[in-house]
Amino acid sequence: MDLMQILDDVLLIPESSKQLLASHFEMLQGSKGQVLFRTQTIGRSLYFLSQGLARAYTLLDGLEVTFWFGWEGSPLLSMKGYVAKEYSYEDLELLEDSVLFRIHADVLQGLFASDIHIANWGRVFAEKELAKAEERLISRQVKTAEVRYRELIATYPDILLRAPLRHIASYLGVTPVTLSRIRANIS
Amino acid sequence: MDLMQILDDVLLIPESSKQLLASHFEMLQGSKGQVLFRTQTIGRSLYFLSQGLARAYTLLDGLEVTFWFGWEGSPLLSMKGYVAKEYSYEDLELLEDSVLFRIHADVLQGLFASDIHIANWGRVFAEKELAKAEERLISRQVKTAEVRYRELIATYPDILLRAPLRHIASYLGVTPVTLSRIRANIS
DNA sequence: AATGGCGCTTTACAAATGATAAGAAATCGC
DNA sequence: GCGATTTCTTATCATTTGTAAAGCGCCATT
Repeated sequence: MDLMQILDDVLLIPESSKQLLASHFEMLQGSKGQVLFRTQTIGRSLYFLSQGLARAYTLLDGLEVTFWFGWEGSPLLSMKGYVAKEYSYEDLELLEDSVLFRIHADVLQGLFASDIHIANWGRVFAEKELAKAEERLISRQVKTAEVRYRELIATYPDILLRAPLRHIASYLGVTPVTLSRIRANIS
Repeated sequence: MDLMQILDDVLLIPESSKQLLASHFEMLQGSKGQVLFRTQTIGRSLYFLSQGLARAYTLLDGLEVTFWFGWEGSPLLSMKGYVAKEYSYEDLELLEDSVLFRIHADVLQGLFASDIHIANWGRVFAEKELAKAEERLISRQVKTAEVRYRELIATYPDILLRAPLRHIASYLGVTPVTLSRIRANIS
C-alpha cells in the first residue's frame, strides 16, 4: 500500500496540501521482532504500515498482553505519546519484516497549525481511530471470546497464518488453553 | 460547568474563534430517564453535559450492557453517528435531570472547514477522546473487575450515590451478583 | 535419521463466575 | 403512610475458565 493511498483513505484533501503532508513522511524498513517504541518512552512519531504486520502489547506481572494488531495501511502510534505526550504504557513490535512510513509528531503539529486541510485530515484521522477504538471496546464488553474469534478470522483470515495463536488468545482476552477449546468446539 | 470552561478544557484557541464556536451551541434541559439518542438513528448532534449524569448502553439479547458513563463536562456523542455517519449501536440515557449544550454536526462541519483554530479544536477533541477510549480498552483487557471497581470509585467516589449498582456492574463487565461479592470482599 | 526446541492441544483439577432463587433494605406510587 | 416494586445482598449449585503438566507434531540443526 502506498503513501498516497493511505492518506486518501483518511480524507481527501487538495493536492497541494496532500503533497506537503506527504513530503514530510520518510519510508523505512523494519525487520521481524523489532520493537518500534517501548513503554516509558514518549512516542514522538506517527507511523503507517505499508507492508507487514505489527502488534501492541503491555507487560502485566511479567506477562505480555496483546491488545492491538496492525495490518497494511494501519497507523502505528502510541496514543499516550502522540496525543497526551505522556509516557506510553505499550510496546509496539513488528511480527513480520515490514515497510513503514514515518512522520515526526512535532513536524505534524506544525502542519496542523498552518494548513487547514491538513488540520482537518488530522481531525478525521483521530475521529476514525476513535470510532474503531469504541467499536473494539463495545465488542469486548458485549461479545464472547468465541464470537470475537469468529469475527476476527472472518475479517482477517490470514491472521492465523501470520500471527502466533498465543498473541491472538491474548488479544481476545483468554488464555491459549481456552482458545484451543474454542477452536476445538468450532471445527 | 459552563460552556467556555468545557471548550477551554479541550484546547485553548483565539477568543474570536472560541466565540464563534460557542455561538452555535444551544443550552437545553433534560430530565432523568430521557433517552438522547437511540440505536438505529444517525446521531447528528454533539452534546456536552454541563450538569448531570448519563450512560451509554446497547441491547444484547434483550439485556442492557452499559459501556460508558458521562459526568459534568463529558461529551455525549454517538461515534458511529458523529464520525462514521452510520447507524449507531447505542442508546444514551440521562441518569439525572441534566443541563446540556448541543451543537448540530453539520454546523460543526462548516466551522471545521472555514476556521483552522476550530478545526484543530476538533482534532484535539477527537485525539483526547481516543486516548481515553484506548485507556479504557487496555484497562478492560488487563485489569480484573475488582481493580477496575476500586479505580472507578477512587476517581469518581460519588458514582455510587448517583448510579444504580447494576449499571456499574454492567460497565465493569460482571453481573450484579459478582459485584456484590467484590464489594463484600473489600469492605 | 535422530535430537531438541517450539507451538499448540489435551487432560485433570482448582478457582472464579454465572444462574437462580430467596430474603432484606430502600424507594416509589397512590 | 402503606403496600408494592425495585435494588442489593447472600446462598447454592452448575458452568466456565485458569493453572499446571503432559503429549503431539513440526521444523531446524547436526
